[in-house]
Amino acid sequence: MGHSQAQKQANHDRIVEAAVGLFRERGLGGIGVAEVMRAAGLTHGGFYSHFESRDALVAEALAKAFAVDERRLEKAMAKTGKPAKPAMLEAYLTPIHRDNPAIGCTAAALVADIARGGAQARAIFTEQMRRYADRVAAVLPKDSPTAQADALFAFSALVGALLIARAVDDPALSDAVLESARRNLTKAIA
Amino acid sequence: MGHSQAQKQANHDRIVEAAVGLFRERGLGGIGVAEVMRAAGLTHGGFYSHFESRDALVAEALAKAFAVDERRLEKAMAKTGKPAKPAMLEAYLTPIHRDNPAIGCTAAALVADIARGGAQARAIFTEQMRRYADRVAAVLPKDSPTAQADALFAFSALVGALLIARAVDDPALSDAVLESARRNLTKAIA
DNA sequence: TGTACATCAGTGAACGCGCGTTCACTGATGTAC
DNA sequence: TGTACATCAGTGAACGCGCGTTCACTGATGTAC
Repeated sequence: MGHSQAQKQANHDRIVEAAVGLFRERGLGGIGVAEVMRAAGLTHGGFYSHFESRDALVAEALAKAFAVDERRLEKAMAKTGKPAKPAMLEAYLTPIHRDNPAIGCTAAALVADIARGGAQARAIFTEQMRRYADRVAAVLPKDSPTAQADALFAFSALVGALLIARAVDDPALSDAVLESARRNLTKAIA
Repeated sequence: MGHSQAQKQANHDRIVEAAVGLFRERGLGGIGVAEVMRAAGLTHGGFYSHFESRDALVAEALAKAFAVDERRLEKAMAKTGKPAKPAMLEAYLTPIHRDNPAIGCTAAALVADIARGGAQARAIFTEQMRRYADRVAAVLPKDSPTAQADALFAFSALVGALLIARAVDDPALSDAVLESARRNLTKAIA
């Protein structure tokens, strides 16, 4: 097995992408180095020519995951313009989103792990919350003094509802949680 | 070291109580059998004369934790009567609550772990969500068809805000998350 | 009531296993001539 | 342009460690007489 600079970069990206999905699905502590490498089509021994430690992978995967989420939000906001928010709620509070954490909202999947995690993870998360609040506030009426706070509240409710919907094992009750958040948030925002 | 039936029961209770706090603080996977036993003043070898497995402890601790939370909610509701909710929000969305997960809301501390956990944990959580929704709905206007759903929404927002406040490492932003949830929920409920 | 015995909660050593990490080795890549 | 060599990404075995679990042992408890 040889190597090339391009190959290495491609493998590195595949490792991080695999980690993003697996971390979102099973939590920051729920997946090992070996399985991430296997998911990327490599063996575990090579891990340390890409990352200094498992923690370094966690940090890089978190940054990547939030970057992806942000790009998604950006697109959604650009597409629908000002009244985009109801549509965003629809997309967020969905059985599909609930049932596919691996490709879903990173914050919802990992807040609890981040709260218990290292300083680096919390710093990345905090930065992301700021960026999110600013981005959403920019779309709201400019003179609203509570725009950023309101954005934070809406996001809190989204995250909480999605998490509870994921933990509940009765589909009907789970759907009801999503539905009630959809209704209440649409009302509050419109 | 001898034993007595009363001693055993007392030790059992101490193990479960220690587990409740430690699980809420570090997550369902964040603490080992040995450390729980140490926190209860025992050695790890005796664990299996109290529980069939670590999973059994998790289940028992979860049930206990939710029972405690429910009793607390009950008292708060009995004390203040109908307009108790603003006061409950005040107590929930507080830096003190945010900074002391070990004695705080079980659902907020462990939703994510429960969502990824076993069938037993999810069943206990689901049952608890139902009880919570019923209990709160009973206090709302009787003819409201969305009372239970509204209770679920409020709880979703509480949990989400508390979790995000815990993950954010900037105290000012963290306080802002709590504050904005307090304001928005009080408005929505009053 | 007092004595002999069985029970079993609790102890501490030991087990197997999975994990993060290290290491000697390999062979294609990229470079020096 | 072609050849010899150094580099280093990737492999797979091995390491130490912590974890859940097991086990032989202990001694106070509770019971049988």
